Amino acid sequence: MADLTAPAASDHKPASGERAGRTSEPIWDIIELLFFAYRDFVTEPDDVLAKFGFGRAHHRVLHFVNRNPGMKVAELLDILKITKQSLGRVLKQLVDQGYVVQKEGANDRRQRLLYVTAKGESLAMKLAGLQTARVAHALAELGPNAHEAARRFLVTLIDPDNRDGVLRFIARADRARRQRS
Amino acid sequence: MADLTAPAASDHKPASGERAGRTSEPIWDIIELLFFAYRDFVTEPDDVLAKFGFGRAHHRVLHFVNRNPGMKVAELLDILKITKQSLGRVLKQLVDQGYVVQKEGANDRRQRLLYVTAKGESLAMKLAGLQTARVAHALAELGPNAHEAARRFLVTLIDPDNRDGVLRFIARADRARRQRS
DNA sequence: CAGTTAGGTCAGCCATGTTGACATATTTCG
DNA sequence: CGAAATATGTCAACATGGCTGACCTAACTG
Repeated sequence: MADLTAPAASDHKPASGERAGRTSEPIWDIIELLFFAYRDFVTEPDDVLAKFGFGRAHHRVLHFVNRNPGMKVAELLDILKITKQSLGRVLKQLVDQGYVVQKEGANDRRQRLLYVTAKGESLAMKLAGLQTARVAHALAELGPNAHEAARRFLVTLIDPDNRDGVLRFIARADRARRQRS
Repeated sequence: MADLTAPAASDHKPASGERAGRTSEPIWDIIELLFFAYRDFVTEPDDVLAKFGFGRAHHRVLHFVNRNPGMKVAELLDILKITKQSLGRVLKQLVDQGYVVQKEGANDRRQRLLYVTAKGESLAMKLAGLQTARVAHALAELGPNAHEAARRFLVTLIDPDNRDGVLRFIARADRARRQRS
């Protein structure tokens, strides 16, 4: 690790005076570390999911429904940024196999609000546990403000357009979960 | 942002006394922000690649070959963690269309060392520029030590087994690039 | 009542991952 | 030297999870 941090930190040409990042040297390390980190971040869940006959797409649906019980299909589509046909395929499997249920909306009966079953929650929490263990291990290795630093970094990486929506989603899910527990 | 950071920071139960992260509350925010950040991190490149008739798989190959000219096919497979059949498909297209060339190894004539052409470097740098602009913008919004903090966070997310190899790769590529420029 | 909205579905296509088997050239080693 | 290991390529078949386009029902809204 020491091998890398020293040269890369000293190596970095100051960004000042470079317009729009157009001519500047690429920030290779972060670009590549994002690839490697994300790659390793999803492999453990993938392995577990494979035993259930599920894939990464199922994981995403299950995760967000578990986090936001009663969410609308349209909200989920907006988060995942996929078509309803793609969602429909995996959602149908999750429903058929008893991981997710859909309930008619109370106000708007066109809506099919999404909820995880006990079985679904169990799997969602198992997968979240794997990823949490990895993140917790990383944050523990770093300083006490690492969580805050990581969050801020990741947030600013998100498209400014989506940013507020993402933060609202997370805040809302946190609130709801706090009330239930 | 303030809406999120305050509750999430105060909300976090201390990890002490929880064995193996098994029973602890998942670290929802980082898990989800990684998803959203990565999702947005790849969309711009994806859009550019689509105009060339390429996909994300081509991007990865082009990126790593550009970063490490003369790398062996086996090294690339190890980085991407895909099968040689999967690699072969996209690599063939990149070679056929003049973005990558393969040269016989000087020492070991079985090797087909990989190099980008001028055309390939141009596209690779264009894509790296997009991602760099995003990262640079994020780091500029945060403090001066944000780059270091982000790097350390991402590194510790990587599997400990791969970690050294990844860091060696990045350091080697940095050295090589420094010599060329 | 007409139009919009929420959601579902069928059919087909594409990109990119997989396994398994096999081929060829080259290097390495007993 | 010759056998085995290595680096790479390739064929065939399959799975996952994106996509487009077309079309449907039920329910809400003005």
